[in-house]
Amino acid sequence: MSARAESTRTGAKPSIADVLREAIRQGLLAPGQSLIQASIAEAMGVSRIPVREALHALAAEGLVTFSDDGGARVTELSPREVDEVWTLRALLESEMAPSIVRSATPSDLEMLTGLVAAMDDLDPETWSDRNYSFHQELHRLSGMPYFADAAGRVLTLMDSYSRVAVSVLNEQDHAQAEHHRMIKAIADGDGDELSRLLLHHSHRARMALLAYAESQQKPFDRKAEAAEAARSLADHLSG
Amino acid sequence: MSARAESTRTGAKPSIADVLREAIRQGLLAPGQSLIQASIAEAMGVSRIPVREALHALAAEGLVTFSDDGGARVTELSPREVDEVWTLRALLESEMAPSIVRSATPSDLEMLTGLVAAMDDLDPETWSDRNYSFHQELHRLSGMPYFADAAGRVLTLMDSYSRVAVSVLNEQDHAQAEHHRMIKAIADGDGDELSRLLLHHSHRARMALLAYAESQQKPFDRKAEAAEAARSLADHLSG
DNA sequence: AGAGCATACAGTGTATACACTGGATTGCAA
DNA sequence: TTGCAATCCAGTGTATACACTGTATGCTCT
Repeated sequence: MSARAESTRTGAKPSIADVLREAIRQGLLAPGQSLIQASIAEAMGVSRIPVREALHALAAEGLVTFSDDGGARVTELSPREVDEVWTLRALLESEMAPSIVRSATPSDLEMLTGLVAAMDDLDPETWSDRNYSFHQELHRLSGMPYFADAAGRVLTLMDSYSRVAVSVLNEQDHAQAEHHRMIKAIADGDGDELSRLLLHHSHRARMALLAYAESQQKPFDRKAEAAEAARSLADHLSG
Repeated sequence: MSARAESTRTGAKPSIADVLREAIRQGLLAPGQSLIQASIAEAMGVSRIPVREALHALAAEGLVTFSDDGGARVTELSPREVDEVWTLRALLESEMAPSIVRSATPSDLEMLTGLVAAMDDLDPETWSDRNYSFHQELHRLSGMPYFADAAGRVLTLMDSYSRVAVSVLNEQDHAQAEHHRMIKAIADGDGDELSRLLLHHSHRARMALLAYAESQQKPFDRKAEAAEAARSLADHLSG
């Protein structure tokens, strides 16, 4: 609702919040990265005021976090948080499933089929983008704007993390197979099946990602930064 | 998450967004009411800039809607939307239930018991406030911040509507009885029971409110305004 | 050389000022 | 009166300017 309302408000041209949201979602602005108002303002050719407003909006969406000292950073999710967000998304989507099946028209089905077909053999980056769009379309089709908004929010929130599962781990093919099954469930009018699929859609990827995150303990945990700093400090002192 | 982060950011003093959010939640700022930046700024003794930021944040939370002409209004929910939001809240809360039961300490239980006991015979307004706090505490206890945030968001969103169910309809006693049962479920460590209770907690009230909204068609539908204006016009002309 | 202090700087928060827009209002003409 | 147009005004969007805060840098003193 809100994010969408915001984006459509000014008509065609994407708002500053939209640009930032997109950059964060795609991981162009990495989790933890600090967002300097003046820099963003300059980069976008506006003053700091609209940038501030965008940052506040994104903070309300959870994409941006204001540190205690006032500085804004891209929100960083711990593995535990990634897990929770992932679970939340699965829950919301599976709950929307019956409504999606009910309200999908033949032309909707065709559109979805086309979307998924066009994803079959893509590089991970592009595939991730399309995957995002596909799920957004599903949300929209449900006709439940508040569910869709909540789901879209968490979808955006975890997208940059999700890309790890796609790129590093090998989840793309598996997910794609499930997408095809989803299309079939919609075509069959089987809401329960779609619900099941959506509920379990991300389970494998989530588990794999969790394991990966804990082994890497890198882009997820800010404690890792502290640990690294401590190690570097130790090196420096003893060296 | 975000809303809370925002509020705790500056430490003790409540931010402008907090004040507005609270006013909207309590219905002091009624749905549909237009929010003039300059007026709010003057009332709060600040300039328009921080007010703008607050409005944008609230818009991202869904509490405020920017009209096409740029003006901000308190978000108005159609009966259908109220229904959806109510359903969403029930879903989220019931999903959090096992986690709540698992992580509730004896002192938590005591706190909740006290909260509910203190609600037993209150005027509708105060009861509604306490009810809000009670559910917020439940969310917090779950230890699932993103679920809690989503649930808190919808709880805030519908609170002013919920008050209708409490004041006009007679839902207070019924809800209160269920609150007691919830406490018992937590004390018994029965997550499934709490889940069931939370899922059905709002069902009765929701149905009653829906029926009421459709009969009244007043604070929910902006068409009612047009109807009223038309009536008044007719009176004026014939009078 | 190391610790402590002062100064400079980076970055944020906010107020003031100005340009723009869309709607209301008023004045004029038919 | 009615229709129209020019004007006014309320309200928003944004830029510039200034004050405040924490941090880093460098200087001095021991």
